[in-house]
Amino acid sequence: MQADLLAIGELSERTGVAPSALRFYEAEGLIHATRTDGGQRRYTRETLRRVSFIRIAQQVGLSLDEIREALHSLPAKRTPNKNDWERLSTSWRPRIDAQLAVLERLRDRLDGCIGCGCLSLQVCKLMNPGDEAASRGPGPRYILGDP
Amino acid sequence: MQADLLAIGELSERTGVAPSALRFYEAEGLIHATRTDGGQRRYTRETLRRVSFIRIAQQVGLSLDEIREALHSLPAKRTPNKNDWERLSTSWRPRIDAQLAVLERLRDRLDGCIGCGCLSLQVCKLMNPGDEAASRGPGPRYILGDP
DNA sequence: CGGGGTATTGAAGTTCACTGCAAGTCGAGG
DNA sequence: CCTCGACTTGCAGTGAACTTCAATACCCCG
Repeated sequence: MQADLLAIGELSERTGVAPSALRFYEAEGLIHATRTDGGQRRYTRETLRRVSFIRIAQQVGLSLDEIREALHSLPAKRTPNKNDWERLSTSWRPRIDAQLAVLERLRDRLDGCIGCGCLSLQVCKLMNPGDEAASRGPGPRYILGDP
Repeated sequence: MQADLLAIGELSERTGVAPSALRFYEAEGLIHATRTDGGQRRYTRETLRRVSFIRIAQQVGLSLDEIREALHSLPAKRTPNKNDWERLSTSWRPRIDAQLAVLERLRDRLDGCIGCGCLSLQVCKLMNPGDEAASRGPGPRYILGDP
């Protein structure tokens, strides 16, 4: 195994993604491979970046559908460059910020709630929305993201 | 529909959880219902709190298995009080903090990465661990939580 | 007491992101 | 050339958390 093409096992080891997952990604149109005469997959080095991108995007909370769409927006006929990747990852920023905001609110509300004991009190606005906040709609909405 | 017992539709509306999910929770041992003579479920008001607890715990990232275990640790023969619920929700705190830490690291690393353009460079430690950080193991591990 | 909105059941289906398997083929080092 | 580990395929299965379905039964209001 030399030069610039990777077999599936090699790509798997270097990305930490199982071969079965790589085949699955290909079937889903997320990555692409050329074939040897014998029919084995060979990946370009660029695929390392694509696969890492996929894993990180998953961390950010994107579904494979969304990731496929994002990858689809990359230029098809040249190797994606710095700006191409930057555009995609920049678009994650609001998403990460939003996730952080939700978690912080959850943490803060929970702290307050623990302090006041309202997790157990019937009047608690956090836990008992049906009694106190039913007009805003159902669910424990104070904690689940309502301002 | 009066007094202190809720039909499944009412519990559903007040918690924002579908009746099918409530039946599922019961089958999974997360909540409990008494029955009318005709066989319909009737829930006590306390169930509102249990269901809200379940939804919030899910937000925190617990599986239903873990939630069942937590609920199981509540006193069986009296209505859970402030301390009971407080104990459970306090145990979430480290979990939330850990999630926040992961997200913050992801955001900061991504910012740095966008600045230096490494999302597209072969030498990038974030995206190209196989070339630069293979000794630490596979995967885009700098971003995925390794210190 | 009648009507219709609400509830019952169990089993099967759904989505997501893979994983596992069997039976056979490839390809690089010796 | 031989060998043996790596690779191929399609399809079925996994697990989490529900949802859907169909046929039937209930129960509150007027």
